Amino acid sequence: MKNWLDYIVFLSWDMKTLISSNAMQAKLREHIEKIVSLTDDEFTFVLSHFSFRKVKKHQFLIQEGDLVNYSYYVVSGLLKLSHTDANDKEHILHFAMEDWWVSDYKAYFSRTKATLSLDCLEEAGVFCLSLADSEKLFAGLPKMEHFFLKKSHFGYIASQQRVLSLLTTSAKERYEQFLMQYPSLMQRVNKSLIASYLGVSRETLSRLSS
Amino acid sequence: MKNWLDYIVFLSWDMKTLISSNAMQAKLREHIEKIVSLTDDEFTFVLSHFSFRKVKKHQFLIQEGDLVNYSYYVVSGLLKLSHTDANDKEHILHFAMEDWWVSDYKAYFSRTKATLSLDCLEEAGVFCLSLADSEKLFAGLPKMEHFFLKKSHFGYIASQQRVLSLLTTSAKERYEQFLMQYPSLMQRVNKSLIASYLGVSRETLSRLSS
DNA sequence: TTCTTAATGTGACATACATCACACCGAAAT
DNA sequence: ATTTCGGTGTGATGTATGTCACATTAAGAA
Repeated sequence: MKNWLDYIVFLSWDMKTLISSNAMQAKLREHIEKIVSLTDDEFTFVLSHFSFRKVKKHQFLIQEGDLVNYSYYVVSGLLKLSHTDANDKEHILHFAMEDWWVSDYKAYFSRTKATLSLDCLEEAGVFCLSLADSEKLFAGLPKMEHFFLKKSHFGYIASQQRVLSLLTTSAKERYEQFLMQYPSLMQRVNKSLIASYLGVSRETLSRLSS
Repeated sequence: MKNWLDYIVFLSWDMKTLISSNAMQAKLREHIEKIVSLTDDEFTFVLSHFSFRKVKKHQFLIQEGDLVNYSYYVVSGLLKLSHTDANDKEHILHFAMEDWWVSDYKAYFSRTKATLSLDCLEEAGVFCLSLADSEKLFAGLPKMEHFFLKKSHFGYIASQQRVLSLLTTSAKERYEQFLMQYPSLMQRVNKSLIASYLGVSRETLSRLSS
């Protein structure tokens, strides 16, 4: 017996987007309501400030040097936020999966050019929020500012933990931490990328895991 | 011709605290007004949620294992936020000087035990804000939530930059970056601490600077 | 299928950095 | 003045990790 969702494959692209977009909206709402509760009207208002977008593998949402127009909420799929240094080596700040907010926030808030790039590892669905729309959103519904304050706190704390981990632990320990923290990612992304995230060469990572 | 401030030395401790505390309040207000403007009444309201405190060298504001009751705004002096690992090695997350907000935010927001410690390197003046008072403050004056949202964004961005710097650069480059970013700290704090901040041994740091 | 390219493992060697040991100096304590 | 001790520099040596090279396999493209 087949799941009815399988049949969506046969529908037109627009139809697919419409249907899946409803499921996506439910996810966004659920995500927000973990922190602030919303009436239906309020959620409709919130939603009107976002646009939804599908991203294909290898597509860039942000490229270094561009202006950064959006902050992204990832509903599904997988992206990576990274920086490429002068020697063309890529360093990964973090992966972004379901339920993550991601952008080059430095460039986003200061309306300057990106120093990071954000691209897609697995076909993804994201909600996009521009800085101007976020301001309108806060003006019309102040509790959303509270929501983002909490989110920002978590982000800050997570980033600080990462600093600490880079300061205190060896490559091997970081690798083990990573396994614990993101077991699924070991399968989903290639080892070179994980090495770039951990701050070691891919050869070293290979030796660590064997 | 002497500055009138010199004479404060002869006043009683209480009197000194009172007078300096007025100057401190002005600093706090100026700091906040860089982001949101306040009427006199509003500032009085804000201030009523803070307590002011002097901290002496070697005094701890947070010790690992304790509950974290406050977030601190540093008016003057110098503190360090650090973590001591299993091998008794200290790692410095950051120094905190004039105009910085600092705490073990993970423990503060989740009301759990501190994994970081915050102690004083140079006699300091700090404003203390408890989590409960911050909530009251936001309830009474929502624009303060906006203020802290901006602050949190900056903190997050700065922390991300630090991650990037640890991922991309060598000890020598980090040392040079540090010189650029905090020239005054090279004089103010001993080299071992700077080494702990940069994530290298004090011997290596010594060799880098010669 | 066959060809081409990407991902991964592994050896040999180079190097940045840690660790241990000790010397020197200047500031505080006695 | 003498002693003690924290801060700093520096040599000798060890080690984790990077780099380069090449082989193997898996995955896409034609």
